[in-house]
Amino acid sequence: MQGRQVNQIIQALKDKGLRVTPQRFAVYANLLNRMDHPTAEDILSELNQNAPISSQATVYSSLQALADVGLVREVLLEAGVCRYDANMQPHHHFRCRCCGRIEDIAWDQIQGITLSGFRRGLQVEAYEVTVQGTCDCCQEAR
Amino acid sequence: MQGRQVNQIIQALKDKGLRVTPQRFAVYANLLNRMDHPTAEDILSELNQNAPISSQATVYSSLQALADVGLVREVLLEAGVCRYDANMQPHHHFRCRCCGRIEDIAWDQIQGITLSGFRRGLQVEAYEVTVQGTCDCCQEAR
DNA sequence: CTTTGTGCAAACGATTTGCAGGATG
DNA sequence: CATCCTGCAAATCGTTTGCACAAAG
Repeated sequence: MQGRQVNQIIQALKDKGLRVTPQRFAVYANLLNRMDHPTAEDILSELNQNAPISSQATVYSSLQALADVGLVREVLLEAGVCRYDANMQPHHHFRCRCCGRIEDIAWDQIQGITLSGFRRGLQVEAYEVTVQGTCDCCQEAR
Repeated sequence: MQGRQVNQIIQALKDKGLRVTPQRFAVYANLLNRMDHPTAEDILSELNQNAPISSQATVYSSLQALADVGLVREVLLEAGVCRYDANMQPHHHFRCRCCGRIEDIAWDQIQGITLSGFRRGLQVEAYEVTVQGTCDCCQEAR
Protein backbone atom coordinates (compact mmCIF):
# COMPACT_ATOMS: atom_id res chain seq x y z
CA MET A 1 0.00 0.00 0.00
CA GLN A 2 1.36 3.43 -0.91
CA GLY A 3 1.91 6.14 1.65
CA ARG A 4 -0.44 8.39 -0.21
CA GLN A 5 -3.25 5.88 0.03
CA VAL A 6 -2.65 5.49 3.75
CA ASN A 7 -3.08 9.21 4.26
CA GLN A 8 -6.17 9.29 2.09
CA ILE A 9 -7.76 6.60 4.20
CA ILE A 10 -6.88 8.38 7.43
CA GLN A 11 -8.24 11.62 6.07
CA ALA A 12 -11.47 9.98 4.91
CA LEU A 13 -12.06 8.58 8.39
CA LYS A 14 -11.34 11.92 10.05
CA ASP A 15 -13.52 13.80 7.61
CA LYS A 16 -16.41 11.59 8.64
CA GLY A 17 -15.75 12.20 12.30
CA LEU A 18 -14.47 8.72 13.05
CA ARG A 19 -11.47 8.20 15.27
CA VAL A 20 -8.59 6.55 13.49
CA THR A 21 -7.75 3.29 15.17
CA PRO A 22 -5.53 0.54 13.77
CA GLN A 23 -8.49 -1.82 13.58
CA ARG A 24 -10.82 0.55 11.82
CA PHE A 25 -8.09 1.55 9.45
CA ALA A 26 -7.33 -2.07 8.67
CA VAL A 27 -10.97 -2.94 7.98
CA TYR A 28 -11.48 -0.01 5.66
CA ALA A 29 -8.15 -0.45 3.88
CA ASN A 30 -8.85 -4.13 3.37
CA LEU A 31 -12.25 -3.42 1.89
CA LEU A 32 -10.83 -0.74 -0.41
CA ASN A 33 -8.24 -3.13 -1.74
CA ARG A 34 -10.59 -6.01 -2.47
CA MET A 35 -12.63 -6.45 -5.58
CA ASP A 36 -14.77 -9.25 -4.20
CA HIS A 37 -17.53 -8.32 -1.79
CA PRO A 38 -16.44 -9.93 1.44
CA THR A 39 -18.51 -10.81 4.47
CA ALA A 40 -17.50 -9.66 7.94
CA GLU A 41 -16.01 -13.10 8.53
CA ASP A 42 -14.00 -12.91 5.31
CA ILE A 43 -12.48 -9.61 6.40
CA LEU A 44 -11.77 -10.87 9.91
CA SER A 45 -9.91 -13.93 8.72
CA GLU A 46 -7.91 -12.03 6.12
CA LEU A 47 -6.89 -9.38 8.63
CA ASN A 48 -5.72 -11.91 11.17
CA GLN A 49 -4.09 -14.21 8.64
CA ASN A 50 -0.56 -13.38 9.72
CA ALA A 51 -0.72 -11.37 12.90
CA PRO A 52 -3.69 -10.72 15.16
CA ILE A 53 -5.08 -7.35 14.11
CA SER A 54 -8.66 -7.22 15.27
CA SER A 55 -11.30 -9.12 17.15
CA GLN A 56 -14.58 -10.27 15.67
CA ALA A 57 -16.68 -7.77 17.61
CA THR A 58 -14.49 -4.93 16.43
CA VAL A 59 -14.74 -5.89 12.78
CA TYR A 60 -18.53 -5.87 13.10
CA SER A 61 -18.59 -2.53 14.85
CA SER A 62 -16.09 -1.01 12.43
CA LEU A 63 -18.20 -2.10 9.48
CA GLN A 64 -21.26 -0.61 11.09
CA ALA A 65 -19.51 2.67 11.82
CA LEU A 66 -18.17 2.85 8.26
CA ALA A 67 -21.61 2.13 6.83
CA ASP A 68 -23.24 4.70 9.11
CA VAL A 69 -21.04 7.49 7.77
CA GLY A 70 -21.34 6.33 4.19
CA LEU A 71 -17.82 5.07 3.51
CA VAL A 72 -19.04 1.55 2.94
CA ARG A 73 -22.27 -0.16 2.02
CA GLU A 74 -23.99 -3.48 2.44
CA VAL A 75 -24.58 -5.71 -0.56
CA LEU A 76 -27.46 -8.19 -0.31
CA LEU A 77 -27.57 -10.82 -3.01
CA GLU A 78 -27.95 -14.12 -1.17
CA ALA A 79 -30.25 -15.05 1.69
CA GLY A 80 -28.52 -14.79 5.03
CA VAL A 81 -25.30 -13.35 3.64
CA CYS A 82 -24.35 -9.74 4.23
CA ARG A 83 -21.43 -8.54 2.12
CA TYR A 84 -19.64 -5.21 2.15
CA ASP A 85 -18.43 -2.89 -0.57
CA ALA A 86 -16.20 0.18 -0.26
CA ASN A 87 -17.08 1.35 -3.76
CA MET A 88 -19.62 4.08 -3.10
CA GLN A 89 -20.04 5.16 -6.71
CA PRO A 90 -23.48 4.14 -7.91
CA HIS A 91 -23.18 0.83 -9.70
CA HIS A 92 -24.99 -2.43 -10.33
CA HIS A 93 -24.16 -6.01 -9.40
CA PHE A 94 -23.86 -9.28 -11.22
CA ARG A 95 -23.96 -12.57 -9.33
CA CYS A 96 -22.99 -15.94 -10.80
CA ARG A 97 -25.53 -18.56 -9.77
CA CYS A 98 -22.97 -21.27 -10.26
CA CYS A 99 -19.92 -20.10 -8.28
CA GLY A 100 -21.44 -17.19 -6.37
CA ARG A 101 -18.92 -14.70 -7.71
CA ILE A 102 -20.05 -11.09 -7.55
CA GLU A 103 -18.95 -8.54 -10.06
CA ASP A 104 -19.59 -4.83 -10.25
CA ILE A 105 -21.37 -3.46 -13.29
CA ALA A 106 -20.48 0.14 -14.05
CA TRP A 107 -23.42 2.51 -13.80
CA ASP A 108 -23.41 3.47 -17.48
CA GLN A 109 -23.21 -0.09 -18.71
CA ILE A 110 -26.93 -0.40 -18.15
CA GLN A 111 -28.71 2.34 -19.93
CA GLY A 112 -32.07 3.78 -20.63
CA ILE A 113 -33.75 3.11 -17.31
CA THR A 114 -36.82 5.31 -17.01
CA LEU A 115 -38.16 5.52 -13.49
CA SER A 116 -39.86 8.91 -13.51
CA GLY A 117 -43.55 8.70 -12.91
CA PHE A 118 -43.65 4.93 -12.66
CA ARG A 119 -45.99 5.36 -9.75
CA ARG A 120 -47.02 8.80 -8.56
CA GLY A 121 -46.49 9.06 -4.84
CA LEU A 122 -43.29 7.12 -4.47
CA GLN A 123 -40.28 9.35 -4.08
CA VAL A 124 -37.24 7.63 -5.53
CA GLU A 125 -33.93 8.15 -3.75
CA ALA A 126 -31.80 5.38 -5.21
CA TYR A 127 -32.03 2.33 -7.36
CA GLU A 128 -29.84 -0.50 -8.53
CA VAL A 129 -30.05 -3.38 -10.95
CA THR A 130 -29.24 -6.88 -9.75
CA VAL A 131 -28.30 -9.33 -12.48
CA GLN A 132 -28.15 -13.09 -11.98
CA GLY A 133 -26.52 -15.43 -14.45
CA THR A 134 -23.44 -17.48 -15.24
CA CYS A 135 -19.92 -16.10 -15.42
CA ASP A 136 -17.30 -17.00 -18.04
CA CYS A 137 -15.46 -19.50 -15.83
CA CYS A 138 -18.61 -21.45 -15.05
CA GLN A 139 -19.73 -21.55 -18.67
CA GLU A 140 -16.42 -23.07 -19.75
CA ALA A 141 -16.54 -25.60 -16.95
CA ARG A 142 -19.99 -26.53 -18.29
CA MET B 1 -60.91 -18.44 -0.17
CA GLN B 2 -62.83 -19.89 -3.13
CA GLY B 3 -63.02 -23.57 -3.86
CA ARG B 4 -61.45 -23.00 -7.20
CA GLN B 5 -58.43 -21.37 -5.68
CA VAL B 6 -58.05 -24.26 -3.26
CA ASN B 7 -57.92 -26.71 -6.11
CA GLN B 8 -55.50 -24.56 -8.03
CA ILE B 9 -53.13 -24.51 -5.09
CA ILE B 10 -53.38 -28.26 -4.61
CA GLN B 11 -52.76 -28.80 -8.29
CA ALA B 12 -49.78 -26.47 -8.30
CA LEU B 13 -48.18 -28.41 -5.46
CA LYS B 14 -48.83 -31.76 -7.13
CA ASP B 15 -47.54 -30.53 -10.46
CA LYS B 16 -44.27 -29.66 -8.81
CA GLY B 17 -44.04 -33.08 -7.20
CA LEU B 18 -44.71 -31.88 -3.66
CA ARG B 19 -46.97 -33.82 -1.34
CA VAL B 20 -50.02 -31.87 -0.30
CA THR B 21 -50.04 -31.51 3.46
CA PRO B 22 -52.21 -29.13 5.48
CA GLN B 23 -49.13 -27.19 6.61
CA ARG B 24 -47.61 -26.78 3.18
CA PHE B 25 -50.95 -25.82 1.75
CA ALA B 26 -51.47 -23.24 4.46
CA VAL B 27 -48.07 -21.66 3.96
CA TYR B 28 -48.47 -21.37 0.20
CA ALA B 29 -52.08 -20.17 0.40
CA ASN B 30 -51.12 -17.55 2.96
CA LEU B 31 -48.31 -16.27 0.81
CA LEU B 32 -50.53 -16.14 -2.27
CA ASN B 33 -53.10 -14.06 -0.44
CA ARG B 34 -50.72 -11.49 0.98
CA MET B 35 -49.47 -8.43 -0.79
CA ASP B 36 -46.77 -7.64 1.71
CA HIS B 37 -43.61 -9.72 1.61
CA PRO B 38 -43.66 -11.57 4.92
CA THR B 39 -40.82 -13.24 6.75
CA ALA B 40 -41.04 -16.84 7.89
CA GLU B 41 -41.96 -15.57 11.34
CA ASP B 42 -44.71 -13.37 9.93
CA ILE B 43 -46.25 -16.35 8.20
CA LEU B 44 -45.92 -18.56 11.25
CA SER B 45 -47.68 -16.13 13.53
CA GLU B 46 -50.45 -15.40 11.08
CA LEU B 47 -51.10 -19.09 10.49
CA ASN B 48 -51.30 -19.87 14.18
CA GLN B 49 -53.24 -16.76 15.07
CA ASN B 50 -56.46 -18.61 15.79
CA ALA B 51 -55.75 -22.30 15.80
CA PRO B 52 -52.39 -24.07 15.79
CA ILE B 53 -51.68 -24.93 12.16
CA SER B 54 -47.97 -25.43 11.85
CA SER B 55 -44.74 -25.48 13.78
CA GLN B 56 -41.85 -23.15 13.15
CA ALA B 57 -39.62 -25.84 11.67
CA THR B 58 -42.32 -26.84 9.24
CA VAL B 59 -42.90 -23.30 8.02
CA TYR B 60 -39.19 -23.02 7.29
CA SER B 61 -39.06 -26.32 5.49
CA SER B 62 -42.24 -25.61 3.54
CA LEU B 63 -40.84 -22.30 2.37
CA GLN B 64 -37.65 -23.98 1.30
CA ALA B 65 -39.53 -26.71 -0.57
CA LEU B 66 -41.72 -24.13 -2.30
CA ALA B 67 -38.70 -22.06 -3.26
CA ASP B 68 -36.83 -25.12 -4.55
CA VAL B 69 -39.60 -25.96 -7.01
CA GLY B 70 -40.10 -22.36 -8.03
CA LEU B 71 -43.50 -21.61 -6.55
CA VAL B 72 -42.08 -18.97 -4.26
CA ARG B 73 -39.02 -16.76 -4.13
CA GLU B 74 -36.89 -14.97 -1.59
CA VAL B 75 -36.82 -11.19 -1.51
CA LEU B 76 -33.70 -9.60 -0.05
CA LEU B 77 -33.93 -5.92 0.64
CA GLU B 78 -32.71 -5.49 4.21
CA ALA B 79 -29.68 -6.97 5.92
CA GLY B 80 -30.55 -10.04 7.92
CA VAL B 81 -34.18 -10.17 6.79
CA CYS B 82 -35.39 -12.82 4.39
CA ARG B 83 -38.83 -12.21 2.97
CA TYR B 84 -40.94 -14.37 0.68
CA ASP B 85 -43.05 -13.67 -2.36
CA ALA B 86 -45.44 -15.99 -4.19
CA ASN B 87 -45.63 -13.70 -7.19
CA MET B 88 -43.34 -15.42 -9.67
CA GLN B 89 -43.99 -13.05 -12.55
CA PRO B 90 -40.88 -10.99 -13.19
CA HIS B 91 -41.23 -7.70 -11.36
CA HIS B 92 -39.25 -5.09 -9.49
CA HIS B 93 -39.37 -3.92 -5.88
CA PHE B 94 -39.70 -0.62 -4.11
CA ARG B 95 -38.75 -0.28 -0.45
CA CYS B 96 -39.61 2.69 1.75
CA ARG B 97 -36.59 3.67 3.81
CA CYS B 98 -38.85 5.28 6.36
CA CYS B 99 -41.43 2.61 7.18
CA GLY B 100 -39.87 -0.40 5.49
CA ARG B 101 -42.92 -1.05 3.34
CA ILE B 102 -42.25 -3.08 0.23
CA GLU B 103 -44.24 -2.64 -2.93
CA ASP B 104 -44.12 -4.51 -6.20
CA ILE B 105 -43.33 -2.58 -9.34
CA ALA B 106 -44.82 -4.13 -12.46
CA TRP B 107 -42.23 -5.25 -14.98
CA ASP B 108 -43.25 -2.82 -17.68
CA GLN B 109 -43.32 0.18 -15.37
CA ILE B 110 -39.56 0.41 -15.72
CA GLN B 111 -38.62 0.57 -19.33
CA GLY B 112 -35.73 0.76 -21.65
CA ILE B 113 -33.24 -1.35 -19.77
CA THR B 114 -30.51 -2.48 -22.14
CA LEU B 115 -28.39 -5.29 -20.80
CA SER B 116 -27.21 -6.99 -23.97
CA GLY B 117 -23.49 -6.93 -24.36
CA PHE B 118 -22.82 -5.01 -21.20
CA ARG B 119 -19.92 -7.33 -20.59
CA ARG B 120 -19.10 -10.12 -23.02
CA GLY B 121 -18.75 -13.36 -21.10
CA LEU B 122 -21.49 -12.94 -18.56
CA GLN B 123 -24.59 -14.90 -19.45
CA VAL B 124 -27.65 -13.14 -18.09
CA GLU B 125 -30.47 -15.28 -16.77
CA ALA B 126 -32.51 -12.79 -14.79
CA TYR B 127 -32.40 -9.28 -13.49
CA GLU B 128 -34.39 -7.01 -11.26
CA VAL B 129 -34.43 -3.37 -10.26
CA THR B 130 -34.46 -2.47 -6.59
CA VAL B 131 -35.72 1.01 -5.81
CA GLN B 132 -35.30 2.71 -2.44
CA GLY B 133 -37.17 5.83 -1.45
CA THR B 134 -40.05 7.24 0.53
CA CYS B 135 -43.65 6.15 0.14
CA ASP B 136 -46.70 8.43 0.11
CA CYS B 137 -47.63 7.82 3.74
CA CYS B 138 -44.17 8.70 5.00
CA GLN B 139 -43.97 11.85 2.88
CA GLU B 140 -47.22 13.14 4.33
CA ALA B 141 -46.13 12.32 7.85
CA ARG B 142 -43.00 14.39 7.10
C1' DC C 1 -8.63 14.12 30.80
C1' DT C 2 -12.87 13.13 28.39
C1' DT C 3 -14.71 10.42 25.00
C1' DT C 4 -14.80 6.61 22.12
C1' DG C 5 -13.02 2.07 20.72
C1' DT C 6 -11.41 -2.65 21.81
C1' DG C 7 -11.57 -7.45 23.29
C1' DC C 8 -13.66 -11.00 25.60
C1' DA C 9 -17.34 -13.88 26.59
C1' DA C 10 -22.04 -14.29 27.13
C1' DA C 11 -26.48 -13.34 24.91
C1' DC C 12 -29.36 -13.23 21.00
C1' DG C 13 -32.45 -14.06 17.01
C1' DA C 14 -33.11 -16.43 12.91
C1' DT C 15 -32.59 -20.72 10.73
C1' DT C 16 -31.25 -25.70 10.65
C1' DT C 17 -30.87 -30.33 12.31
C1' DG C 18 -31.75 -35.11 14.40
C1' DC C 19 -34.95 -38.03 15.36
C1' DA C 20 -39.32 -40.54 16.58
C1' DG C 21 -43.94 -40.72 15.34
C1' DG C 22 -47.59 -39.65 11.75
C1' DA C 23 -49.58 -38.73 7.27
C1' DT C 24 -49.45 -39.06 2.11
C1' DG C 25 -49.75 -41.24 -2.27
C1' DC D 1 -46.48 -49.83 3.03
C1' DA D 2 -42.60 -47.20 1.48
C1' DT D 3 -41.63 -42.57 1.42
C1' DC D 4 -41.87 -38.17 2.85
C1' DC D 5 -43.46 -34.69 6.34
C1' DT D 6 -44.21 -32.89 10.99
C1' DG D 7 -43.14 -31.36 15.59
C1' DC D 8 -40.14 -30.92 19.25
C1' DA D 9 -35.96 -29.62 21.24
C1' DA D 10 -31.26 -29.08 20.79
C1' DA D 11 -27.72 -27.26 17.85
C1' DT D 12 -25.71 -23.88 14.87
C1' DC D 13 -24.63 -19.59 12.57
C1' DG D 14 -24.02 -14.75 12.14
C1' DT D 15 -24.38 -10.74 14.77
C1' DT D 16 -24.93 -7.92 19.02
C1' DT D 17 -24.20 -6.68 23.78
C1' DG D 18 -22.20 -5.61 28.56
C1' DC D 19 -18.44 -4.44 30.68
C1' DA D 20 -13.56 -3.46 32.20
C1' DC D 21 -9.50 -1.76 30.23
C1' DA D 22 -6.90 0.88 26.63
C1' DA D 23 -6.22 4.31 23.23
C1' DA D 24 -7.39 8.66 20.60
C1' DG D 25 -7.87 13.53 20.32
